[in-house]
Parts: sequence; C-alpha cells; structure tokens
Amino acid sequence: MLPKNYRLKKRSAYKATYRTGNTIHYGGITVFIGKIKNNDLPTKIGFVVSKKIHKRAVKRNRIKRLMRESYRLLIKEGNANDKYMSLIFVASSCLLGKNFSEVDSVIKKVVGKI
RNA sequence: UAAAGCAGUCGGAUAAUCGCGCCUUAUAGGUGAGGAAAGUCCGUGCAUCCAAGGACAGACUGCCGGAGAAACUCCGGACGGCGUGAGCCGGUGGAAAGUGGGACAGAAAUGGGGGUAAAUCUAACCCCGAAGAUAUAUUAAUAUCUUUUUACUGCCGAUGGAUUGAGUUCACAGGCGAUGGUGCAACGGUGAGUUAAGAGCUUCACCAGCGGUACUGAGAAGUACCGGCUACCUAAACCCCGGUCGGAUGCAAGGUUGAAUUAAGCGUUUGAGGUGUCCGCUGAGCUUAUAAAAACCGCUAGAGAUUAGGAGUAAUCCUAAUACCAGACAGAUGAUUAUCAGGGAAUUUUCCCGAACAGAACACGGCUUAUGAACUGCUUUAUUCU
Repeated sequence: MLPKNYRLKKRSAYKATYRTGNTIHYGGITVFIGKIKNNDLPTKIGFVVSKKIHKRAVKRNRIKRLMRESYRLLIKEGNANDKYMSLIFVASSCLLGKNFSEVDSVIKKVVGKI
C-alpha cells in the first residue's frame, strides 16, 4: 500500500484530473494525467476498478492491490514519473486473473510512456 | 467389507524481504476480515421526524409445551406423509356459514329441497327455491313465461310387448349405476344379505370421517364405548374464526464546529407539523433563491468473547475467573520468494497442484444461499468370517 501522502483522496481531485483530458492506453490500463506540478509535493496516485469488470469485491481488490504494489516498487527504485500533480490508473477487464509479474510489466511500460 | 443416515472439526502453517490502517507511555511496541463479513428475507437496540392517545383500514400469524429482548427463531413432543431401517419432510384453524374455481380426459366435477308415494324405490304432475326474460313499476316489489332435479359404452331380462321348439331371443318399452372406461378426485370404503340385476335398503360386520360419553395425559392428542349423521378437491381464491401488531424513515439516521447575507412569495385558526383515512394534539411560521467546500462526534465494553463449575432430556439459564479483541472513508488488513502439512500423475528417481466460496462499513440475534480437499464420532441396512 502506498503511504498516505502519495494517495489521491478527494473526490474533487479526481474530477480535476479527469477534466484535463490527457489519457494513455496500454495493455488494459487507461491512465488519466493531471496538471504539471509546480511544488515539491509527491505525485498523487489513484486506482479505479469499476463494478463492470467483476461484481465480486474480492476480485476487484486483487487487481487494485497488484497495481498499487507494482507502482510502490517503482517509487522505491526511483523510476516513477513525478512531473505531474496526479495520475489515475483505470483497469479494464483483461487484467482479471493475471498474476503479479504480468501486471507489473504492464504498469512499468505505461509509466515509461507518460 | 460395502452402501446409507445424522452430528461435528478445519477454512492452511513457518520463515525471510518490502509495505499499509488504527491505538499507545511513539527511533519503539501492540493490534488488524468471515463462517458465511454475502443475500437483505425476518426480528431487535439506537436516532430523527408531533409530547401522549383513540377508532378504522391494513399487515402478520395459525397443532401443543418450553426457551428467548423478539423473530418466516430455536428445543422437546403430538399428528400426517415418505423410507426395509437409522432417519427425513410438513405455512398442521374452518370446505358441516356463504361466494368463486376445478385444465385435459370423461356422459357427468356436485347440477337445490319437499310432496303426490301406498307395498323403501316410479313423473311427463304439484309446492317452495335458484337463474333468465317480459310487463307494470321506479330502485324495491308484483304478475306472467321459460329453464333447472344428470346417464355414454354397457349390465339385467322381474314387469309390459313382440318373438321362439324352449323365460328362447330382443337396435322395443322398462329397470340399474354394481361392472367397464376417464381422471388427482366419481356421491365415504370393503365384504356379505336382499335382488332379475342393483341401489340411496330405518339389513349385518369391519374400517374412515363426524357427533357424544368415560378414562389417561400439563397439553396437542390417545384408548374404549355409544349414535348411525355420510359430508369430492381447492382457504398459497375471496371469506369466516382465534391471536399479535397497528406510524414512517434508516448511521448517506442524526448531532457539533465552521461559513452565513438579503430578497421574493404564501399564511393568522387557514396553512404547517407524522409519510393510509378520520379524530385528537401543538400553536407561528413555511417555501424558494443566493448556496458551493471541510473537519469532528455518532464509532464500537457488547441481549459481547474465552475458560471452569452448576441446573435442565434439550433450546437455554445461573455463578466465578480471565483479558480488551478491526474501526477504514477513492476506503488498511497486502506483495514476492522458499520450505512443510496435504493432493494428483508416475511407481528408484522425478514432475504438477498447493486451493473453494468469498472482503467488515452503526451493532446484535436468526434464516437463506455459496463453498475445495481432508478428517472424527455415533447409528442403520446388507453380505462374509469367527
């Protein structure tokens, strides 16, 4: 799990990020990119798995946790992108049932494209 | 040994590395998902809206006793059904107050009551009833008329008729509904008597239902005897009877802090306040716009948990001790690796899997549904051996 100051928490912050309209699609993940940062605060990250993907909470939680863990390791290695105020990762149904290494490779490639 | 029935256990473990929520005495330590956390089907607590209340609509419920805060809850029993059995299943008052319905098949799905009637039996005749139509009449009656009281294939051959060698025969009149067929169900069932055959026969016996009496039981109910009434099914159709409730909305309840200015409209016993109706009660404000954010409380010490003892067939209750055991809010409880318990393939080695259902959101008691592998105990039936 990410530390608290790395998390995107407010509903208004989500809305503001969506409103910028910059997106990247790759490997079943859509990334919404917020505004360019003008302070020293860390980039805030949000993860979204909708009920359309699976109706059971356990399966949705699994996808979220794998994505979060992968991004956490990126931050630890220092490879994360920190030019923007916020990023939102939206999963699609093709991530269902994948293991950590598969999700990890997708996240790394998506972050490299930002 | 095999096949069943019932009850229950478990819901992976250990280590390493990297992380997250909450709490505290804060470089650290403690703690952190389930048996169903799920479905939201019942029932409570709690909160707000009118401070209490009445009547009705309405809702729920339905064998007996007990437990429980209560429950479409649990335990024990009665009755009925299923099973060789251990056991399992059951929304289990009333169809003998009334109305309605009964697919297909079948002649017919209840198609009324009584009299003439004697010698039990017969209607095309009569009275009452029901339904329909018409007229008078004007919303309730009267008069008249019509309809309604079953019988297909059959069976019988007493009676009448015809016929024949013959009580022999019958596409006749007549008698019957027992037999056959249909159906979940055919006027309670079975056997005898009677009869030409039969039946609805103040006939006989047994069984079932119904009514009564006695005994046993706390009661549901059971047993015995008497009467001789015979009544299709459906109440998870309306309905009747007994009982319980009889407000609504749900923690996004609701409260505190913060921000907070004016305008317009309606209103004086009218409107408004509780959200099925009526009554009652309160007694000045209500509605709309400006108007949009945030934080905290509620929030987890409990109809609790664990252990031990006692009461009770049991559900459950009582007593004592022990500790405090999730509280998030884009929402923590995780990720990876190794080993092991375990399972499968194969049978020296080795390889594969290593789990299912599923994620707290105010709390609790139930119910229902989902769920991999393995294991334990008791019981029944069958077979074999001693």
